[in-house]
Amino acid sequence: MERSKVLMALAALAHESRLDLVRLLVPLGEDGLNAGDIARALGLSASRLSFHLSALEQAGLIRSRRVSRHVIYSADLAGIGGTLSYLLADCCMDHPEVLACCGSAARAALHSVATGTAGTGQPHPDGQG
Amino acid sequence: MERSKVLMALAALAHESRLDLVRLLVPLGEDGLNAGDIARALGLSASRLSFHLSALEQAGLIRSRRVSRHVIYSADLAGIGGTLSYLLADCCMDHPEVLACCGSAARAALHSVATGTAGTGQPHPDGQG
DNA sequence: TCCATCTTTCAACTACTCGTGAAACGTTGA
DNA sequence: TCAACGTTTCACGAGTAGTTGAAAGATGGA
Repeated sequence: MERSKVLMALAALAHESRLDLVRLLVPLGEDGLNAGDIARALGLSASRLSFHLSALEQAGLIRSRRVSRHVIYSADLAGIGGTLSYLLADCCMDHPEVLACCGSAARAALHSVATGTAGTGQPHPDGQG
Repeated sequence: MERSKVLMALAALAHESRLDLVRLLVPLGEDGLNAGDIARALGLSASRLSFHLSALEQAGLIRSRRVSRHVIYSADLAGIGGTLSYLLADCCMDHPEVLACCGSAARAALHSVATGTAGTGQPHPDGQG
């Protein structure tokens, strides 16, 4: 992933409402949520939400599609994962002490890799079992 | 890790010079580097560097210690790891598709956990155990 | 076509961040 | 004490992000 893209993603994530937004959308997967429902869920005005959604979409962290009069937003899991991967691998050179802090996440990752559950769209089966 | 701390860390990382700084310091571990050498390495003015270092230290991503007339800066691996862990676990709920993007990093993490190579310096104080 | 609904864009303002250069501070050695 | 060095702080100006409310654009149903 490009460095400039990562910087955009970090800047986009460095805002309370936008972090909430990602947190809201990730578990919903491809289904996503329309702008109006997101605004209600997060207590944001329509214009402010649109501003934040635009920032996240430009940063490659979410995607949008039009369905009837609604615009559905969903998390771009590859974009989010790519950003984190850059930080872990390219920036921290997979430093063991940094990775150790992500231990449970790492275990879940390996599980998903091993069982091929990644990309099925379903939430993590046993998380940090 | 606190949410506000994560937001500070993300804002701190969302700047080219500061991302370079972390990238420079992580491989050096506890040894770190003094401010003057960092300034030369990154081509920054002393005042600019001091500003950026302060932002990173406030965000809990680096640490400083005075040695004679030098100030040595080193990466706070637990702080960096904690930030990434928050994003992976609390924000993305360990979503398998996100974790899959960090596959190699995850493998390395598991390896370090399994072999106990993590904590080359000292065990991370506030990481998740 | 008209109206209601959903979403985005715009203008204006405030507040913050960034970068520069000068000055101040703390430490070391003579 | 003094001078030299390493680092931080300050004041200033420029640029950018964030918020708000109103208006505009897009869509669907009557």
